[in-house]
Amino acid sequence: MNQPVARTRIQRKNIRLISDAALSVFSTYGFRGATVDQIAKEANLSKPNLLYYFPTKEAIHRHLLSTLMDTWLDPLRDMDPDGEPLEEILTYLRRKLQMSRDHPRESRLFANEIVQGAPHILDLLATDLKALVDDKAATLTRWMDEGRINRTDPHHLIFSIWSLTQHYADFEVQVGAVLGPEKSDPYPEAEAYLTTLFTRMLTPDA
Amino acid sequence: MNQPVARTRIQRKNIRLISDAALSVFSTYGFRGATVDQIAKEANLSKPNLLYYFPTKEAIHRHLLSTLMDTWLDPLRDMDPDGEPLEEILTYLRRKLQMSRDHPRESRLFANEIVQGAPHILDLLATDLKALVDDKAATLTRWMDEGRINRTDPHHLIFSIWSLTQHYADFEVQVGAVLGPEKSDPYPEAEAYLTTLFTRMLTPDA
DNA sequence: ATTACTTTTGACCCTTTGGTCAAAGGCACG
DNA sequence: CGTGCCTTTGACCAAAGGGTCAAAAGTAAT
Repeated sequence: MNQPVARTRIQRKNIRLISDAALSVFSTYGFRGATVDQIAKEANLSKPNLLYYFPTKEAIHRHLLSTLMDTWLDPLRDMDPDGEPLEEILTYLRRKLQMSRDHPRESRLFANEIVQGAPHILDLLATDLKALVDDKAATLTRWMDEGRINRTDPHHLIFSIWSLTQHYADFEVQVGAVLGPEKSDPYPEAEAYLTTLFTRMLTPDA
Repeated sequence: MNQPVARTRIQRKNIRLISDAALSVFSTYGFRGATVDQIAKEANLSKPNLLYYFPTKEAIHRHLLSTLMDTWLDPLRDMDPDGEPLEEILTYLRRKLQMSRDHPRESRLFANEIVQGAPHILDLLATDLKALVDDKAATLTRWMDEGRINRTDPHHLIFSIWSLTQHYADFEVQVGAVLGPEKSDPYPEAEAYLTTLFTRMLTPDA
């Protein structure tokens, strides 16, 4: 049961429950700040019962991170080298923003992990993530060479998409506090703003 | 000693030591993930000795947050309503980026606090911070009305400056991992990239 | 050198935490 | 319905955590 390959119906159900509870707790308190009791309570299981499915607190955390990593990077992977450059970039931007809106806990899970030095996934960042980013940066560079988008640093372009979109999930309470209680959903304006931003920056000077 | 008003030389020295150690520890592990023992060790003090200066773990955290909050907002406060718009914005951007470079732990302290729901400063965000941002947003709006910068959402413009600059401190390890070990200091490129970005977005169409 | 005060410490306490274990309680299938 | 496996639990443990306290060790000013 070290790597929970769900066999039975009950296992599937409980692993789903635990994952969801753990996502809430880890994303709110970080790895060290989260407690197994808290996750168990959130999942409506006793602690020993939870530990029957995952041997340690670390195993739950690892399970979450590795499960989510792929999903998280799908939008970037899907950026098509043969597509229309600005459209591809804006699609990536919008999908990423959508993920912040629909999966803020996942975003905060990663944010916690990385702010705290990424102790559990540093190797993945330096290998898989770097490879993917370098690949996409090459595509961006080619688009710039072809004059189809304005020239800028491709890596920092990608960083900027990450930071701008994830901000709305990771700093949700701050955005909410600053905009005030009357503005409950900032995403429509955010999408308009970011679309304008990248369009103005990237559209080649006529 | 509840609010450490340093009287003696020794107090000043130790409160400085403790603050610095606590900044390191809290910014790396968040409030709940940090331990008093760890802070004490980092400060080269015994735990009881540390607790002689601050009565509780929370008091240390509170002390840090309130001390740093002002410093953190100074660059925005300094944005001059009577200055040249683009120049004022770019200056703000650069000062904010400089703070990420020079004070990454402070940035991560806030990042941890806010990602985790800002339990200790939510009221400040909704009052002081909101007031400041609303004020500066009004200035930005006026500049747009006067046609001196392109029209966009002023609040989201400010959010974008925050997210883009803080990203380099808060996600430092990710930036480092993606850029690889040969690119040790990303800040020069970051500044160039962000300057281009905001210049292209905000310079009024001729 | 004495006195009055500040600073430091070792020992200690109670609670929380991650994790174990043996036994009890379900569930499914022949 | 009985057998064998899966699931759940209460009791328990050792370590770590936040915090206390009384006594020892400075410090400074007379």
